[in-house]
Amino acid sequence: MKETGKYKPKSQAPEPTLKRLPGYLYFLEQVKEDGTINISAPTIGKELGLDPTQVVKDLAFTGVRGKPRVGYNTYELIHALEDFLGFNKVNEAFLVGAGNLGAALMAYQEHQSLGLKILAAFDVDERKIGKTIGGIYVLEYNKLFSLSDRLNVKIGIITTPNHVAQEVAEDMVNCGIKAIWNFTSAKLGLSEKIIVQNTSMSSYAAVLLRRLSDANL
Amino acid sequence: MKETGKYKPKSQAPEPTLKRLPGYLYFLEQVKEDGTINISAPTIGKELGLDPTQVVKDLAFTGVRGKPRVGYNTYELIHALEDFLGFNKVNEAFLVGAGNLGAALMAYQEHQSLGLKILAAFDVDERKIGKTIGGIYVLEYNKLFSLSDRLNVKIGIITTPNHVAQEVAEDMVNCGIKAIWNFTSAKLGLSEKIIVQNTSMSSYAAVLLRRLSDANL
DNA sequence: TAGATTGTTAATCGATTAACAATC
DNA sequence: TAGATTGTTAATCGATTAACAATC
Repeated sequence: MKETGKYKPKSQAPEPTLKRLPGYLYFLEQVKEDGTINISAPTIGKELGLDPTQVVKDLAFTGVRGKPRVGYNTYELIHALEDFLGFNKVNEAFLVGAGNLGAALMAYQEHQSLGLKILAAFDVDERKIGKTIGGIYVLEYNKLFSLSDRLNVKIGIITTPNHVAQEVAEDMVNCGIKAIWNFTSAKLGLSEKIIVQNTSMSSYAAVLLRRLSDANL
Repeated sequence: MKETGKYKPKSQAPEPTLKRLPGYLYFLEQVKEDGTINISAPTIGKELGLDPTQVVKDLAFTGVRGKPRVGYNTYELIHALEDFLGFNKVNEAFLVGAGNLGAALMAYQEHQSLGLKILAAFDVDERKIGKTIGGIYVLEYNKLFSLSDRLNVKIGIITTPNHVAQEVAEDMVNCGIKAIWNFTSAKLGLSEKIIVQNTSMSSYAAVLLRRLSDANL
């Protein structure tokens, strides 16, 4: 990570921690169903295959304090996690590229409780424009500019072909987007201020396939 | 990572390296288009925002040797990367859960050059069974067992609701699946021998949303 | 040859794990 | 009280980055 130029706040949760937090949340929601009121870090750790100390450290970022001998209050923890992750508020987003993956994300989102709300999708393909997928309209790409004038959307999702990703990203930034969820393989060159979250399926496939090769000696 | 019980082969590429390798591959394919025959680690690094030493180390895992002052042969490197990652051979897979995300992966794959070939998809939903998505048949879930008797498929993809993921994973293992690509939030409890690659959208959303909160001070 | 780049070994950095005192 | 668990500080581990000799 590079110098961002501003003061470092109290403490930002490291990326590995952030990636684990939704796992805790999902597990705790299950646990709550069973009527469990308190749960300890060792118990959580055993179930999720994590070191108990790590669980304690991770959960500390939410601000919730546990009681020795008792553990954490399930309800309080769930609430704090949702709050910390922003899953309980509406996070509005634009999506560009209504192909297979884009369409899936549009349809998928309601099932997820991420608080991500895709307001509209954009595409240049005439056949897609005007359709609605998962209740979300696919608009002509150029409409991105006029719509972002009226709506103050901070999150952009890119599910286009690789070769147009950079251009789309720049357009998004010009439209006031502050964070980009990039599903393409393209490396985006943007201002340091813009938060870019790369999610490339091929990275995961690479790990899986290679590990499989390794296992066969 | 736990003790796996067998000798450690020469050297297994660490996960961060494996995740970066597809990025190199994609970049090199672009570079090849331009007719560039040789490319140096510093050049690659500059383009991809990586330390040149890291590029050298990463590429060393493919077995390709570069020439001082010249760099690496683009064509050779592309080939070695595809080979190392298994992207150039056919990696057969079964998919369970033909919902939104599952359907997307079925339709998506042909665009990707991961060499992943989903032979068939399975679902318990009557409305999905019999359909074909992206040229792949959705079969009755129980057919998984009979089909895996005939086909020697090693890779399973789980895109079901969270609460059935564990059961499906166990069934897959019983069907001879060696590696599971798990898109659910459920933590799978399986034999150490089974390779599990978790890909949870919510982890990425968590990082993105939290970083956005952090940025707003 | 001169100098950029590879390849490798050493130093740094950050995350995970261990140790332990505080506490309910 | 006794003892399990939290919370924090220290040790370990692994990946990234730096240093540098080898080489084309």
